[in-house]
Amino acid sequence: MTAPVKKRSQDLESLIFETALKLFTEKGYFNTSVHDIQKEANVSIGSIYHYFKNKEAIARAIYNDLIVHMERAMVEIRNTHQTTQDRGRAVINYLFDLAEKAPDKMHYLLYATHKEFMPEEKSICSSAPFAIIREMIGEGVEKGEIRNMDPLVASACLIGGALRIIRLDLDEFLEKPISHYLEEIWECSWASIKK
Amino acid sequence: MTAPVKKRSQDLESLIFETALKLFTEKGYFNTSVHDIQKEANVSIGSIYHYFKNKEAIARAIYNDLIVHMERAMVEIRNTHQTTQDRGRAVINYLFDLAEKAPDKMHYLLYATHKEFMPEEKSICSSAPFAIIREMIGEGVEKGEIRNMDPLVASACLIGGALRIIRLDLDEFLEKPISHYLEEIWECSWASIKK
DNA sequence: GTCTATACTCAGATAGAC
DNA sequence: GTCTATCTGAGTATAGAC
Repeated sequence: MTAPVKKRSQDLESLIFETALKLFTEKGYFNTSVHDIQKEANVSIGSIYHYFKNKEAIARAIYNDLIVHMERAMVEIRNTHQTTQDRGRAVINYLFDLAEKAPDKMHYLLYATHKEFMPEEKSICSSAPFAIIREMIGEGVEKGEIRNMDPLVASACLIGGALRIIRLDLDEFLEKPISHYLEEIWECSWASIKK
Repeated sequence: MTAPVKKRSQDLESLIFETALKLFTEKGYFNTSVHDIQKEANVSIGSIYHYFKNKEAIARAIYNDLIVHMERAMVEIRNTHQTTQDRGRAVINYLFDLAEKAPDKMHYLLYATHKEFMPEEKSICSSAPFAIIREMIGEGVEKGEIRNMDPLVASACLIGGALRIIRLDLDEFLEKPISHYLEEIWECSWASIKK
């Protein structure tokens, strides 16, 4: 729970963290044993259990780290952009950037069926970063920048297309790098909700 | 592999199939043991292994059944509707209907990380029903009914918002029944790609 | 075809030396 | 803090009676 949002350097905890993220993404949480992490990271089982209570705690640390980073990014977007159009564009940019620079994390965000291995965790839809997106959209409706509609629907439409393309990218279904699709996706996303 | 697309009545095979679908959806594939299926369905473990080679084969049967049904529906849509607008609307209708009438199947479609338990299966994005959607969109571009754009992007935008709302529904995040959001979603989806 | 009993493997977790 | 060795339970799958 004291997640390593801090530094991510040479220490064992970070090594375990990164290795687990890699393996969870490649093979899935349930197909990755603690022994797999141990072998891949060249550490002992004892070390893993020294830093993390159990396997689920590793998954939780990764999840929390991701959510915290996303939340910060969303707050930053809200602070540095004024119009809903600029903010929406920045959100799509962020998602594409994450998909390109840290596909592991994006995979974990999109694919991980978190409830299956973190039973008591709330649905990711209700997490802070997604709530902030809905808030920004809600403001946009009030200010008349986007059509008068349920912010829930509007945010689903704003990010739905992008997340779908990102999924195709993670599935290696796209011929070109993900950034190639950014402009077209953004045009569609914005067209779907603009006034 | 001779999946029970046929009847789904009293026979044990169908009972096992339906029970597995229910449990895989509720708890996830990896959290569901064959013993769980056995207990829930009130059949013996021997019967399960009589009808299915192993646990993965059950998952595969469910997957194939779903894909076959979806493919039929998409073919039907292509045959009975002419314009891309009508077809697109019918696709969204179908997805919402499935989410409402058979949430288990929709959950399996959206959430199941199939590669994790069916390693050699191709990504669902390349499956027949989704290919048909892309074909219909491609026709729409040619006929000038939707903007000139990559059909891949256009289909992502067409269904992206809907799938996102459906996900919120499955996560029990929506206040109203899913059908309440159909019109708004459709307006957004079509607005995102129409000429 | 349906059942029970059981074999076998392996993952998660712990104990305790250094 | 890091390690090795080991325990324990669960889960998949099989054997073989009926």
